[in-house]
Amino acid sequence: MRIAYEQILSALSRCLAERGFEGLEAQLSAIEEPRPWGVSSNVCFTLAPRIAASRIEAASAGLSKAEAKKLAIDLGREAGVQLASELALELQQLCSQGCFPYIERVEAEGPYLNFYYDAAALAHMITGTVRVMDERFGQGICSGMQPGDECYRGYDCMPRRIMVEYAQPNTHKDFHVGHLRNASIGQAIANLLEFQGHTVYKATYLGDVGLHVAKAMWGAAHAQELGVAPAASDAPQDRLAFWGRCYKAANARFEAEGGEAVQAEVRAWLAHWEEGSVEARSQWQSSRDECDRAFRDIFAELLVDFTADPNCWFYESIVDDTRLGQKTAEELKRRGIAQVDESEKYAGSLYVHFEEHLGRLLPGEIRARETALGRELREGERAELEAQLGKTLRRLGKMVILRSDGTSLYQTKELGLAKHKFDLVREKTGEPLAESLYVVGAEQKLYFEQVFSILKLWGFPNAENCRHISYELVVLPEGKMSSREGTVVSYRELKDEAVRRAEEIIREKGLITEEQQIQETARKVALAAIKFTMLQVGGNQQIVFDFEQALSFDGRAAPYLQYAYARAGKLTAGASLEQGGNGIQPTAVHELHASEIALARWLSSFPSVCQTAAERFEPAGLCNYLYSLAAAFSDFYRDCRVIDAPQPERAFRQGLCEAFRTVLRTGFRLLALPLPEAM
RNA sequence: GCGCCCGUAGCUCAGUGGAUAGAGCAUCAGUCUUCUAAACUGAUGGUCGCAGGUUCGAUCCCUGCCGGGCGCGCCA
Repeated sequence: MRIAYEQILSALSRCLAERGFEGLEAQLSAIEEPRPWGVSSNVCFTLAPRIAASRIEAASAGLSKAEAKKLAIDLGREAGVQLASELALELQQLCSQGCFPYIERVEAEGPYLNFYYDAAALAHMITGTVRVMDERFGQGICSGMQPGDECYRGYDCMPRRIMVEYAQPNTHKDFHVGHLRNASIGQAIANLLEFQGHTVYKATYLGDVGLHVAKAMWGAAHAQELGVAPAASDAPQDRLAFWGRCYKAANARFEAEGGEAVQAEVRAWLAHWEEGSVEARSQWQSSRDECDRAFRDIFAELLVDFTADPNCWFYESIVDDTRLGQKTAEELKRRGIAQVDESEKYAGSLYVHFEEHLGRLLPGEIRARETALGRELREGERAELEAQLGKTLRRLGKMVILRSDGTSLYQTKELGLAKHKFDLVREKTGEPLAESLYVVGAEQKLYFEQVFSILKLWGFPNAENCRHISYELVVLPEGKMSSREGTVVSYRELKDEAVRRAEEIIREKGLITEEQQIQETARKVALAAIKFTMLQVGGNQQIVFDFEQALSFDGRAAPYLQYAYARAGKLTAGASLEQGGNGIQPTAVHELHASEIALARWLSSFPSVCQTAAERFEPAGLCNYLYSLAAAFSDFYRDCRVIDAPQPERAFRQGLCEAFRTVLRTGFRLLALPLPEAM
């Protein structure tokens, strides 16, 4: 809420100017509960030492250092308190004249200068605004702006084209809870960026070729002797699970002692595939497509979707077949960025030795720094920057970008695809892609630094706009999950159990009777619950997966929010909201309950929560906010009657409930969580 | 060895350069003839890993240390 901010700030700086403090950048921050609704300035803290300076100097003559310091602190504090009370008095006068919209009183509390809202009026205003804005409430302020327009806040929030790549599962392997975290975070980030007004291309990249596929194919061919259970049915999920079992079993043989024969067969198959053997290709194609279908079903269920035009569903095999990677590697060699390895072991491979290219990167770094500073760098600063860059490049070491046998590595393809993404958007839309984001686990941090650095060396114009959005992994109590060792928690297993438990509770409650609705609701509750578990933890926090905890439907979990939403729905059902006029002007002012004000107060911070979440690429903040919002609703529900309340309370409260539902609905949409109407 | 991330209540996690550090779970005691008890109320529980520094003010920023996770050329 930025109501009255500008008026307050300009009045405040006038008052300060009168006292000889010109050009001060005062700031206002929201006052936190349980204090009343308002904003606060801390200028008196920062100014206090300056005001007291002369007095301190006079008084501290002859005192020891420690004594003088203590005295200075005391005098400073005193001065701060006094300044705050003087300012409060002056500003209160302006406030009484109605200079600050929605501000009711100005008070000093110690050195804090507090501006308190007329809570009732503001609560009416918020409720009405949400009603009018509806699903657009909270949208980025720059959404809808045209290139060239200037954002009045000066933020870098101009709408631009952004590609986000996430949920990159490998075919022929199980989809597990680690993928669930990635897909949940990625989709939420994409939605949040869209809500800020950006054009977002949602991309995924499927690992549908490579050694793991060859292993799975070998496993399927030897399924019987390996004791791999056949697929329970032809359904995509069962087929995917089957391929996962084949992979795991084959891998065990592959890595076992005396596995040379298996290794040879697996590699032979891969070689056939690469040569384009019709048999290998058709085996691969049909199995790949089975996994593909299973993934599409899972994504649909998770409300995860990818851009169809231009098609951002990328296959590793396509990158392979078009030799995008090899072409890139050749190009890098031609430009002298990559060099040929001449060691006996790796003869013929190509690698980039970052440290050797300092001179190539330095001018760009200097330019970037100068742009940021708005001036030229001094000699010393240049040297420092150079030293810094040297250190970074040393840390990056070397990266191999082509195997000695000429086949491509993962990074070879990554380089090719990175460029392709920019080309694709330009070709399709005629507009440049401004940013390319990769939602990938933190274990790949170095890898992406290396890849992006190679892009920079390549002279790729958008290299600095590629960004790794990293998050820590989901691990098991006994350690890292590994499809190879089969130590994963399958997404399907988790989901099935979650749905089963949700259904049980719904049947117990008996509020929903229609069978189809029971199942549909159970699915929505279960999916939201498991996704919320993944989303509410910050990205830099590792998740130690606990099955029971992930399935919790109590407390700080998605069902709590859904439950609040369903309850609120009952209170507004059939209500004629028109009764409250446009809602922005209070129809009649009644004494508001603290819980009503608290709820409106939470509603008011939704826009800034969305903005922060988008800026930080961190959906967890929105999760926490929505939980607090729902908790505020629960308080309101406990304290205030709605349906049987007299007017005008009833109209206002129903409007408040409706506003709560709108914000929660939007929040769920952004987080890609399903939301049942009743439960 | 070097680099990145984490360390906050018994457990899982929020949090912010500012006012008395918060939730959930667990434990204990309560609340359904009153708009859905997947809820609500209360109690218990903290040297914010340790030690310095910057600051009027540090859990937050800086430095060092300790503990845990991850990464560091032919895997993806």
